[in-house]
Amino acid sequence: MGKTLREKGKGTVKLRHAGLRPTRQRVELAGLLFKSCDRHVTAESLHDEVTGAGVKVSLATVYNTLHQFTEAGLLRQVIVDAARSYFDTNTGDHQHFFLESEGMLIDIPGETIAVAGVPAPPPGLSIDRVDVVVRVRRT
Amino acid sequence: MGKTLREKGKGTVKLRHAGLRPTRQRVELAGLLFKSCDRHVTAESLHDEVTGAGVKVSLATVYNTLHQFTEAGLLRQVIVDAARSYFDTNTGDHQHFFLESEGMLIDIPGETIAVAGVPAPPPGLSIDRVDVVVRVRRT
DNA sequence: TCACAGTTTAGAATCATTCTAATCCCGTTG
DNA sequence: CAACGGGATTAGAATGATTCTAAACTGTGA
Ligand SMILES: [Mn+2]
Ligand SMILES: [Mn+2]
Ligand SMILES: [Zn+2]
Ligand SMILES: [Zn+2]
Repeated sequence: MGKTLREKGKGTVKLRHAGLRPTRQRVELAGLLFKSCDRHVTAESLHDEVTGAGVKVSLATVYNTLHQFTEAGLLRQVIVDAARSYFDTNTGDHQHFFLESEGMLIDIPGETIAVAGVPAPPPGLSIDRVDVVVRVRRT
Repeated sequence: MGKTLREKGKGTVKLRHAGLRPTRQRVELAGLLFKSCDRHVTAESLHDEVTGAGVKVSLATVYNTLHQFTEAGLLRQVIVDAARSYFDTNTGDHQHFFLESEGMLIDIPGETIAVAGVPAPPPGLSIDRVDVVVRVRRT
């Protein structure tokens, strides 16, 4: 049957757990982002999607939300294109194929690629993360 | 003992060989870029540098030139920061450390890092290049 | 020296992203 | 349940890197 009165949905719980007030906008965006696994969105694509679903959310809020989710560890930012930022619902260790002509990102599971021989960083610096981007083109 | 009349300098030769007319601006910029090896510049940093050297070159020309040099294979573009584009005088196979807080790129020679296990791209796509960015932070 | 295609450039335009400051609303209190 | 307070949303302006436009300039071959 339907939701009981006390049910708030997984999205709400997830947001609360992340220390974010579950507003109508955040719940809607989280619903779209985390319904299916492993999504890669831009602010604009997510705004188009939520708007297309008949929900009114400003682009500024989409930007705010993407950054807050990232800060909270729910998303991670992927830098592959000089023109726009991508946000990834897969926060685990993994890499990407990137098809620049279509702005498409495809996950490569973390265990798949092995990076060996990374030298020690210069004194005073420590490694934050190692990103691998496999740039592909239409054949 | 100075240059003879027929001497035009290496920069000019390099530009001609790349099919680019050796204008005053291009010769100046090429001089700064290729005097020492392995430089990483942004349009703004290069503009500041050429301006600081007392040479008048517009920012638009710096952008034009960086793209033309890249097109000609004299530079390669490096995408590591959502905020700005870097251009690299090292066009060979190599990877980078990137210190985001200071916008600093450091080369890692191509033979140093080995990337294994890159899966075959999805049908219809072929690999263009594999970029590795080792993101570092101040300790 | 001439002519012209390629170049340069000032300034406007673009575009993603951020900022402002006014309004709104979630969660708590009484 | 109504009031309250601070976080959240948002329209619109602002920012900043980059690109574009159109007019002036210049390298080069004849
Ligand atoms: Mn759109
Ligand atoms: Mn500057
Ligand atoms: Zn991913
Ligand atoms: Zn480099």
